[in-house]
Parts: sequence; structure tokens; C-alpha cells
Amino acid sequence: MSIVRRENNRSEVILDAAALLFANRGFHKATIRDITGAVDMLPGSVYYHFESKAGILLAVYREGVRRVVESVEDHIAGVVDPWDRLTAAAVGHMEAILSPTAYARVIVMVRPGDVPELAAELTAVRDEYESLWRGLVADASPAIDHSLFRLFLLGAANSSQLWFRDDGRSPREIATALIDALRHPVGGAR
Amino acid sequence: MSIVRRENNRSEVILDAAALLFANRGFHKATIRDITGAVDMLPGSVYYHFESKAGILLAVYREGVRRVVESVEDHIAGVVDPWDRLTAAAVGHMEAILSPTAYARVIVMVRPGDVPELAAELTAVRDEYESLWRGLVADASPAIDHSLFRLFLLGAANSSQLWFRDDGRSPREIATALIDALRHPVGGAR
DNA sequence: GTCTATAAGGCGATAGAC
DNA sequence: GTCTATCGCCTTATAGAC
Repeated sequence: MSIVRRENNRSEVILDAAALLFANRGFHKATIRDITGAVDMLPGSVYYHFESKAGILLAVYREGVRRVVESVEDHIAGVVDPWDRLTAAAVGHMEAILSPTAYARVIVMVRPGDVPELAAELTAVRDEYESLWRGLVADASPAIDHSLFRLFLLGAANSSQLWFRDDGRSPREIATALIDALRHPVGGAR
Repeated sequence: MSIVRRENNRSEVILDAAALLFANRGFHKATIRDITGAVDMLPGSVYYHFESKAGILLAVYREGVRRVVESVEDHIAGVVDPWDRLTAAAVGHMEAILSPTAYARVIVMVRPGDVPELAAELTAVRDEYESLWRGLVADASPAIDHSLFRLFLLGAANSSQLWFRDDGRSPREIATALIDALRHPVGGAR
């Protein structure tokens, strides 16, 4: 039997570079020239691999969601207590969106509304991921509207991308502190 | 004594339009043509009032921070219990950043990194506002690192801009639910 | 203060050679 | 698959008339 060769991975190299640039500069400020320049290619050549700049973003976005889903599922595997699962999921989420690999960072950095022609599709990809969280939150049954709880949790988690520093708290520490703050009382008596 | 006439308010009209467009489309997608078109002016004319597009953003940003500070201070005035003050401040913050008026929305929508030449200045303006929160959090003394608490709180609050709808929960309800979730236990026993 | 006209450059994307 | 060359459009910003 013959070995099936991987498709030539030039497309993947382009995607890696695009992910990094989209994550660091945002979709509009990262240009086709930036992306091709980063992989020693000329601007026209990218259109052999992708039909448009938006098409590149969509591919990066999907891979980003795939990676964060994978990270979350890896972390919750085998964990049974619902709140421990929530903590594990938060750690998986945080590690993915703060990863230097950049793919998952793009799904936080680039908001669907930034690219109107792709907004519906990007939102759908995001929602697919958020439905994973719906289940996790429902199982933990927090004493607050579950929808708000999920939005607060992911909002707080994602905002870490604005202030996270490599020489500070680890993604794991941040995620754990976040779930703890929501699980246990941190406030004064009343 | 003569009445001092307000400076002609054409500049303010431009700022209003710019705030709305920056808030809705982001800095890079809102063009000078969009802004001047919205106030029936031609692109070149705006440079009589402002030296550059970035200069317009800076003015909008400062006014946005001024408004959210004002809103927060109005809400906490006279409230003495530290956690009640936190709730009041959150309501003020939320109402400002979800206001249709758009100025305060810009400080959430446009991230300092979006405009490198202004990044330091925008961050400084933001920090001035966040220091107000440092005091509020310190007074409430939550049983969690105060810096993380502030970042989680504002991160969750600001993310509401992505999912808030006029026909859903009010800014006040959202803010109250957020502080409650952090103040009281919502999790299971452990 | 606002206009006209345009400079100067960046952008995504395409056609066709190799 | 990649390159060369460039199209057509859009951008911020400016110079000078009014």
C-alpha cells in the first residue's frame, strides 16, 4: 500500500503566518503583503491557495476554534465533579487563547463584526464552541441565570488577552482564580 | 457684561459623528469620508478642525472617559456601603458603555493597540479611569487579589458590548447581576 | 470655514509568463 | 506553484481658491 503524502504544506505555512498577524494586528491592519512577506512569497501567489483575504481569516478562525475545543476537551476528560469540570475547561480555554501559537487568539482578537461579509459565518463558528460551555454551565447549575454566567465567564476570560503578560500569572492560575471567584463568596456580609 | 459665546460647535458635530462611526465600525473601518459625509462636509474640511484622524480619535476617547467617569461618580454619590458602591459604580459604567451616545462605547471598541502611534496615550487615559476602580475595589476588599478582581469585573462588563440587546436585560440589571455573582456564592459546596 | 482638486501611497486582487 | 507587472480602488492628508 502506498503512503498518502500530505498535501504540500505551503498553505499551512501561509495560515500560520496569517494567524500570527491577525492575532497581533487585527484583520484590517494585517495585509496580504505582510502575510506573504513573512513566508517569503509574493502577494499574488497567495491567491493560488486562497480565494481572498477573508477566506484566509475563515480558515484561521475555524482552526482556532478547533484548537480551543480540543484544549478544553483534553482538560475536562475524566473530571466528573461539575465545578471541577468548569475549572478544567477554563484552564483549557485560557491556555488556548493565550497560546503563542496564535490560532485561538484570533477568535478573541477578531470580532465577527470586523468583517461584515463573514460576520454570520464567524458567529456560527463561535456559537458552536459556546454551546460546549452551555453544557458545562448547566451541569454546574450556578445560582444565577446560566446565560449571563456563561457570558460573564467568557468575557472575563477573553479580556485577559489585553493584560496577560508572560512574566506574570500563568493561564492556569488566572483561570482557577476566575472560577473560584464565581464559585465562592468573595464579598462582605449582607 | 457680555455673554461669552460658545465656540462654534461644528467641531463637536464632527466629534459626535466620529464617535458613532468609531463605535460601530472601529477606528480603521470608519473613514474620514464616512465622518464628513455624516455631517455634510467634504473630507478636506475636517483638517481645519483636527490635525489628523488619530487626533479625532484621541478627542473622542477623552470625552468617552470623561463621560464614563461622570456616570460612575453620579451613581456612587452618597452611597456608603463599599459593596453597594461597587454595584452603583458597575451600573454607571454599564450604562455609559452601552449608551447609544457612543462616546463611551469607543473606549471599549477601540483598543489602544489598534492605533500604535496613540497607544501610550490611550492607555494612559484608560488607566486614569481604572484607578477610580482601584479605590472602589480596595474599599470593598474582596477575598481575591484586587488586581485580578478589577480585571475580571471590567472584562466581563465590557464584553457585554458584544451581546447586549436593547430588547433584553437593561444595563442596570446586567451590572447588578455581575456584582451579585462575585459577591455571593453561586457555586456548589466544596 | 469650507470648497476644489489632487498628491502620494497603500490596499486587495488579477492576468499571464514561466 | 510562484513570479512579474499592474489594475482599479481607496485611503489620509495637503495646497490654494473662495
